[in-house]
Amino acid sequence: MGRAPCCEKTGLKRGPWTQEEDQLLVDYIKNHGHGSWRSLPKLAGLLRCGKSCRLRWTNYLRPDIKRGPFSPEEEKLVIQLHAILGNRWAAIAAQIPGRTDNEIKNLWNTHLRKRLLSIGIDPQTHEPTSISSPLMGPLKRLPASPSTRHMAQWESARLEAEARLSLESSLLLAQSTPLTPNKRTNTDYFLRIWHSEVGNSFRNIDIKRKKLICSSPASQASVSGMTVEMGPKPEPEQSSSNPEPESKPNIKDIHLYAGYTHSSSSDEVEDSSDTALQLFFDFPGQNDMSFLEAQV
DNA sequence: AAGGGGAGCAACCGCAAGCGC
DNA sequence: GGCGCTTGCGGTTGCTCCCCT
Repeated sequence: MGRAPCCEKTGLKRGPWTQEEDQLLVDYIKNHGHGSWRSLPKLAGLLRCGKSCRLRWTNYLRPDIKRGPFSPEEEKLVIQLHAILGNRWAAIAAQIPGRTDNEIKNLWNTHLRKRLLSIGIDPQTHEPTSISSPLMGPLKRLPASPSTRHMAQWESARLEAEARLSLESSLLLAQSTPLTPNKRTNTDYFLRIWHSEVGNSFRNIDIKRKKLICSSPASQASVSGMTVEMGPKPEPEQSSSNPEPESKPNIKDIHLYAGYTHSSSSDEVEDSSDTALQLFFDFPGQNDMSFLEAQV
């Protein structure tokens, strides 16, 4: 048995919406709100599936939608967010006011993906296509712009941490071995940063993943099996006298965790977790995709 | 001028999570 | 806990327009 259709298919109109249908939908939602999408078409006098109505409203008729071409800044933002969030269009759209997930998905598939490919960047990994790269590896070698490196490193570190947590939590469950706080690993350290307001800026929409990490026993306990050289830092152990669950992360620590140090001090970003977003969006002022081309 | 092909975009489809019963 | 309904999401399709030959 297949799935039951979301609505009665027979007698329902499909295809492009007419102005009259749009007007009916807008008028109804303005007066009553959308309520249950399933019952909306009947109440609004539309011969459409509720799903179709919802899609039409969210992607086209909603008053807060900004229509028209994407600005270069928006395109950059989409690329940056895609590097962090992947193909999670709704999450990306949530960071770009007035743009819908469908719009961003179309932009990506029709413009940005091709543009990245044309300059030799894998649109999925956001790394140069010519270089095969385990986590972090190529980032140390490439003369990328600092901000691009931040993004890639941040995401790579997060993915690595999650992968490790997945493995380690299962090991922990198997061994039930207590761990001492001073055996904190960089995975653990990264996760604390990730759980701080810095990471929060990027994952506030990522509820599911957040739950996975935060609820994992391994995210609370330290894990062993990985020795790290974190440079002069990390000494961020929670002292019992400190009521704050997590101290503010030092941006430099993120760099250190990510496994590289800047050759030029001018690259270094000043400590400010408030400007975490800026960290990711501090692209140089060049037009178009030159900031990416610099990676290749 | 006509038609073939590609690009862009709106809409559809199917899956999965959330939620209430 | 199981089940069914609703909603949200991402992938895909198909239509329309435009450009090139």
